Amino acid sequence: MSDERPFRGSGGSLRAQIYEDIRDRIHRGAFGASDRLVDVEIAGNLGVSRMPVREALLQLTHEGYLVGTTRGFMLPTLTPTDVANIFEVRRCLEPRAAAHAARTLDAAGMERLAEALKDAEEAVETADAELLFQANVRFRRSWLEAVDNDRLASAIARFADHVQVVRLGTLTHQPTQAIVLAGMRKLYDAFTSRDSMAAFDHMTTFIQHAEERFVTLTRALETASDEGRRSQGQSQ
Amino acid sequence: MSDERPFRGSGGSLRAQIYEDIRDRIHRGAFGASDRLVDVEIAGNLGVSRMPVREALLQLTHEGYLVGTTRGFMLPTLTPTDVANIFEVRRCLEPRAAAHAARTLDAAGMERLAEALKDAEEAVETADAELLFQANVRFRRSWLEAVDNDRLASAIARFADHVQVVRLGTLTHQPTQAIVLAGMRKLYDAFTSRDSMAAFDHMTTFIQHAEERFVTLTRALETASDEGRRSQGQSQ
DNA sequence: ACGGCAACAACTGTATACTGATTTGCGGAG
DNA sequence: CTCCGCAAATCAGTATACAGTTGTTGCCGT
Repeated sequence: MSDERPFRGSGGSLRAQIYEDIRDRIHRGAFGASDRLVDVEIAGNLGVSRMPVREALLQLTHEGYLVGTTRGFMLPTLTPTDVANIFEVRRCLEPRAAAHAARTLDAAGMERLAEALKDAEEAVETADAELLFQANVRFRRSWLEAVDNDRLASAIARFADHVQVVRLGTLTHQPTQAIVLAGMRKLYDAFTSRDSMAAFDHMTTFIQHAEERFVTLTRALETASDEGRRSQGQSQ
Repeated sequence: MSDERPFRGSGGSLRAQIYEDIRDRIHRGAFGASDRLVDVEIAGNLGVSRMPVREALLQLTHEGYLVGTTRGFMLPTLTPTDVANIFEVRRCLEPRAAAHAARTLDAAGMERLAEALKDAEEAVETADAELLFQANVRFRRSWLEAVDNDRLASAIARFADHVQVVRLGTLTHQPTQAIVLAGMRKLYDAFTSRDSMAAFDHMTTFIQHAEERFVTLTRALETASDEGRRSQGQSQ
């Protein structure tokens, strides 16, 4: 509060620190769909001027994490088409990247994968959606770090993040949890046995399943809320 | 010079106009590898303040068109690894996008493709590398516009742009020109006959050839310049 | 009560000013 | 002649100030 220093981050520039801070908060679901992110407000909270905050928000907007309006920045509302588009790109990229990772993963990376998988197993046992969500993120991050094609890796990270925002919702359903865990296990086996082709194939089905679950659950959610909205006419 | 108006662009914000302006200039090869883009200087030329220019430069940097240094922004020097990485991503994305386009291209799009192809044929006849370059860009832009997956299309455009900067150099070689033209013809046939699978396959080979030509010619260029650099030790 | 209009407020966008870091270039010592 | 170090310029980063635009609120007329 009365912190003299403007920010506690450790990175290089304020812009970079603020960018990561806001992006992480978006990941954690700290913002609702109706929240407006206003640079001057965030700047006040952080004790800095508008400029670094504004630049961070602009970057997030260009990367698709936010949408800019004439009145603040907001979370994008992903239409089913948007989600389908994102998954199409992921289907193109991630299998090949996984094949890379199967060849280049080192012992440390394998260890992190194992930990993430263990957490995922525990999460499914205790039906802890939040933990499974985190484990899933760490699992992907772990093998993605081993991909030696930086551009491929960062593109994947970006597109995965976009749908990750809504992913948490699908992981609360028990059958989905089992499917995700099974997919992670198969991927893990492919990675540890350095089987590029298996990694490619299992990643393909993993993403297919992720999309299927999303579509199914979203459709269910939509029809449910449609009834409640029936009397209000057009949705916003 | 004594223009009252700060800028002649037509887009929304100054930032967006300047962004496009600089990006186009990068495409046209207006900047050399040793040129430094300095915000205050560009701002002076355009009659605006640093801020919109700075934001445009930052965006270009985040998108990989530039690299930021402590002393101005510069063009990235693509290593062979960089180029290989970019082409790997393109190999993943463009065939599928081409398959899309084969189904969604309308008459107007077909017309633009035909024009671009005609220019390319003329360019090869007259050995006009610049014209072939332009035709190639327009050809891709035309079918890319028909891809209904915006994220896929913009990702492709971005990665294609990155290597396009060095592409011009490869198109001066006659055999490469013939290969490119042949690839465009096959793609055009696939598009006009709405054959998604053929579009997919021909795009795959088209990109493979593009990468091959690049690697070959770059290697030739490198060994040539290596001899001249022999006495200087490490390259910069 | 409801619809339109006007004044207001809340933002983004742009401009200007300042600061700190880093490179560059010059000068002196070895 | 070379190498070290210091001074000065340059430029990114950040802060503050101003302008322009749009959504919002409240009032007035119907």
